[in-house]
Amino acid sequence: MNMPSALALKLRSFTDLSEEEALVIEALHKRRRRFVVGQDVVSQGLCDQNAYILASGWACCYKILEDGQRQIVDFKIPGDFLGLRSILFKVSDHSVEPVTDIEAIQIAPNDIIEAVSNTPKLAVAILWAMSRDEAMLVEHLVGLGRRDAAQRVAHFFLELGVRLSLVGLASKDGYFCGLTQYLLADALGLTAVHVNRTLRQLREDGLLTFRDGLVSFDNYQRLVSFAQFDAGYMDAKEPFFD
Amino acid sequence: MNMPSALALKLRSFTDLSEEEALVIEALHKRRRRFVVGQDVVSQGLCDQNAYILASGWACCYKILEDGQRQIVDFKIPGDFLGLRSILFKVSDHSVEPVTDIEAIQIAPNDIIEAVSNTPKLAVAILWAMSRDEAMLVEHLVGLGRRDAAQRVAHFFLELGVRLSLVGLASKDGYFCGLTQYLLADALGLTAVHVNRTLRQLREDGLLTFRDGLVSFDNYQRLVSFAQFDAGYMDAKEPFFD
DNA sequence: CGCGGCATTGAAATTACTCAAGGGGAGTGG
DNA sequence: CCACTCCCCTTGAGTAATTTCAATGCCGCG
Repeated sequence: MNMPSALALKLRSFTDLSEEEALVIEALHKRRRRFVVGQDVVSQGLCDQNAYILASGWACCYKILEDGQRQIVDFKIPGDFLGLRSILFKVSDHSVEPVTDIEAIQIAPNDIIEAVSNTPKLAVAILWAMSRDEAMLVEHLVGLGRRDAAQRVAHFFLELGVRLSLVGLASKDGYFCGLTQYLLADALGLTAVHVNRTLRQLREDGLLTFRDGLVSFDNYQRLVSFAQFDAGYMDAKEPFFD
Repeated sequence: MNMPSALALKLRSFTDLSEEEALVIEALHKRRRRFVVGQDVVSQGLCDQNAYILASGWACCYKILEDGQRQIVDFKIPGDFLGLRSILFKVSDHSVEPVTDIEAIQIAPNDIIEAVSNTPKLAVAILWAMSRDEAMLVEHLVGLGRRDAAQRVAHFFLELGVRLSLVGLASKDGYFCGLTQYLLADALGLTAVHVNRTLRQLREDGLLTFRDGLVSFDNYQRLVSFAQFDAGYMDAKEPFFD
């Protein structure tokens, strides 16, 4: 089939890909595996030299503390890499777990090194994708350190909207999002109870509604300004909406 | 001179470097620049295609929010890269600023790509260094999300100790650290006042003393357990102390 | 029908912040 | 050498944000 993969879609927001480069990407898409909810894709503390490209469904990447607390580091959507950071480590520093049932493309370290060394432009594009992942990580860190609960929640949904729109899964009005308030809490460094109260506040303020798995932006401009959302760190070629 | 650079020292904690590979690293050390406190090395929002290797002194990498708040993302010590993430971005997503007067080695994107493509083992070592930077970022994020002030401060000083020990700047008893409580606050997502109270608490509990720019571990084991510090994510070949 | 997971709400407790004041040391200019 | 300022550290008291504990409702599923 000719449909471009989510990864190709995402990379196109950075650079144009030639026919040939697009083919190299699709050639990576060989070993397709399925994981169901509850089945770890990558496990913290285990030696696991495989990375993946998420093809469909959502996953989350997290760390568990000794006392059992969990911090979700990032949610992964189609086109994102899973476990890429740990391929050089003796032991993986984090876990990846499906949030919905997922399909993921397993990539052996050699595959990616080969693809990269034969296709310089693709190498740069993949480095860019890794840099962008890190930039989002940094922005997440900034949010945890310096934004209050409401700004954090607002910022989270705005960023997710941009990411989804790059792979065709969101529009300017909103998008589907199957995350529970417990998952949001673990990602945003809050309790589920407080996430709930915060969502109510945002809804009552006419900024954002998240209900029945559907995110709708009630006033996009005001939300952006409230959350101090500056999408510069996502480094897209063009504005996402408007 | 024959003294290995801090970068070489750090990479050796991951892999052995041959004479030749070490030479390639030292060959990078050409354009040495000095920056004084207050003089930005990299500026958020500006186009700046240069990255650096920090040769001496300390720096910090931070983001400023629209409302003026600052979050320090990481402190940089000798051997660390500065601004590496933004070289592919149209616009830098963060700033880097010296904490003390520093010396930094400017590296043009091409230098590093060339070094990497001629020396595969070095390429892997540098990728490892980038992965480790990201792992530390993630651990920092986890701390902001899930650790309270005291654990955060304790964890911070433990990690810094490990990093410094890899470049020969710390021992198991402690190390020199010229950071102010205001800088700590901006890094740890706290206020300076609260950092102060927290330091007092740690001191009174016999865990850690930070005074006159000197960090001393009063009871390393208990501190590690208190902070839930598991150095696995730093992926060193051997234990750091003991 | 009963159970489990998720969402919602209230009240009390805790953590961290804000505001305010004072102290010490290093540098500077008179 | 002293006075002054600036920056940083320290402490107290009141306030705000978030968590904890507890209880209830809803819904899908076996």
